[in-house]
Amino acid sequence: MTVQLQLRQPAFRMTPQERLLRRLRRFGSLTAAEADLVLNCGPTENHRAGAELRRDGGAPPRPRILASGWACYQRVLSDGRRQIFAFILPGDLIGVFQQPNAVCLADATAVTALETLGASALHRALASDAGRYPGLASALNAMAAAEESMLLDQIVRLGRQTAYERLAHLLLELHGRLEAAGLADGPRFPMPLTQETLADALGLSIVHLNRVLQQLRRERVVELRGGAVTLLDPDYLASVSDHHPAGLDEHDRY
Amino acid sequence: MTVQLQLRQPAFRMTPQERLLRRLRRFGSLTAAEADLVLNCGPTENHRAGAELRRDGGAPPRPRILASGWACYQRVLSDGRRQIFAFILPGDLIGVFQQPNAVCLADATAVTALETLGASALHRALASDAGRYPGLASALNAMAAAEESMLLDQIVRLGRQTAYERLAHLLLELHGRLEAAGLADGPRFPMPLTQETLADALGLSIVHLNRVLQQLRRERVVELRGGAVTLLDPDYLASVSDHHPAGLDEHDRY
DNA sequence: CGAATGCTTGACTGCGGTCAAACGATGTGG
DNA sequence: CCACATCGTTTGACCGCAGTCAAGCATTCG
Repeated sequence: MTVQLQLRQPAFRMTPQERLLRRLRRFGSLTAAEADLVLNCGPTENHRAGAELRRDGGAPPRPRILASGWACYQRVLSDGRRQIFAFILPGDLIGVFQQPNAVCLADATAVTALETLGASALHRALASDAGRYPGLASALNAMAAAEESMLLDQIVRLGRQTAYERLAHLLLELHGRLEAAGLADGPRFPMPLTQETLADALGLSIVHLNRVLQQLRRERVVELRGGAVTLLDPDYLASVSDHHPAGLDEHDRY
Repeated sequence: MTVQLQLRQPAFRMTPQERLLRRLRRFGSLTAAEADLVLNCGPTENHRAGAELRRDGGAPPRPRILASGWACYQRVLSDGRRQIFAFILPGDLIGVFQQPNAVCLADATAVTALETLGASALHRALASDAGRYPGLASALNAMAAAEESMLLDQIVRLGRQTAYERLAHLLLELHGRLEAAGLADGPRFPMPLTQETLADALGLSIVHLNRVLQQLRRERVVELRGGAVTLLDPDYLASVSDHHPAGLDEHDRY
């Protein structure tokens, strides 16, 4: 159990920069100079829940790292229907992969209160200085590819999966991402999203989302209480939702 | 009418390279050297309908331009359900924005018989030689952003729109893209997709897709006959489907 | 001319949306 | 400290959009 503490506790004590570094290193090794670039990101900025970090159609904000809290990308139809594309979790990057003169393709909105760090150095490492920091550029590109893959997962969920499958699949995705960031406690992870937010991500009504969640609870497959989810039967969830281990650690396969 | 001929006919006689050049110039001006890079793309490769251009999880193929015919990106679930993410139209690029050492995130499949051209020069212009060809690199990046925006449109369609809205929205998207490539004849454009393929793109069953299509026909809003679509009331289609002019020509707005 | 492929329609079912109400937790002002 | 408002969750009743099953029709092609 001492071993477990040693393995686990450091993850909870990491600074946001260390968290990002941990994630990047899963995609390839970094030199000391590259790691320094990551560790020196800043300064911190605070946003309250509901704050708009960037607006669909607007100019891109300064590149940032999400240090704590959750956010999401979304668009809102003219009649008020909302679709969430993806959740942004601690250690995720905002606007780092974007051209500075481009236009934002979606809103980015704080789901909870959150902190961000400036990440202009990473943006430069990817754009102008890609030659100087090849390991970092490649790790960042792999991270972008993983994000893209999750967008495709989202399309499959919405287009071809039932409500039950969608929820199972999303919970597995969130668990996998939080685990990679050192924010999961075994099968348990924080869940700050309201059912309305989950419904808007999964293309469901609040009422139906709630019913599907009740079913997962009745079947003792998922527990959701006190702002935390526990995956009681991850294998079952993966098989019903056709979940694949995610592009988070593709390099492991080679 | 002579004027009309002069305006329109050239588009139908363009080589694939000229078609791509036309599209890229909508995103920013190119130097003569950059245009040459585009015009010298090749050689041609032929594929029959149904051919797999690349496989989900496999190594990325050589960068290519689609010269003629239609293709699509898709994933297939283990039980056979298929979800199409996007259609690839003439002038679109395949694998140009991808890291060479990455893994494909989806299958690319030929929907019709098609021709492709080698586009390694474009890939280099974006990766290693971005400094030498800034105009081209920026136009290519804008094209990638437009593709990304269409992926987000797809998510909104699947998550928050009815079958009727989805079909209307997709038809407008296809029309806009083909028009930008010089492949539309006013409100009319070729439609080589079967209803099954459309259904797999829109997350619907074949039967329901057919019913929604019948409705659009009865209402005299869309005509679909002989492998061609005519948008009889584009404004109505745009308003019911909440369609926005697309990221195809964002630079016009500034 | 038969077989395959794609389109169309009918009948029925069911997943998921809508409307409505009640409940619990949290917060706030009198 | 309680009255009350707000927000999120839960449940019931009902409905309708879209899926399934099945059959028939139209084209194309070998």
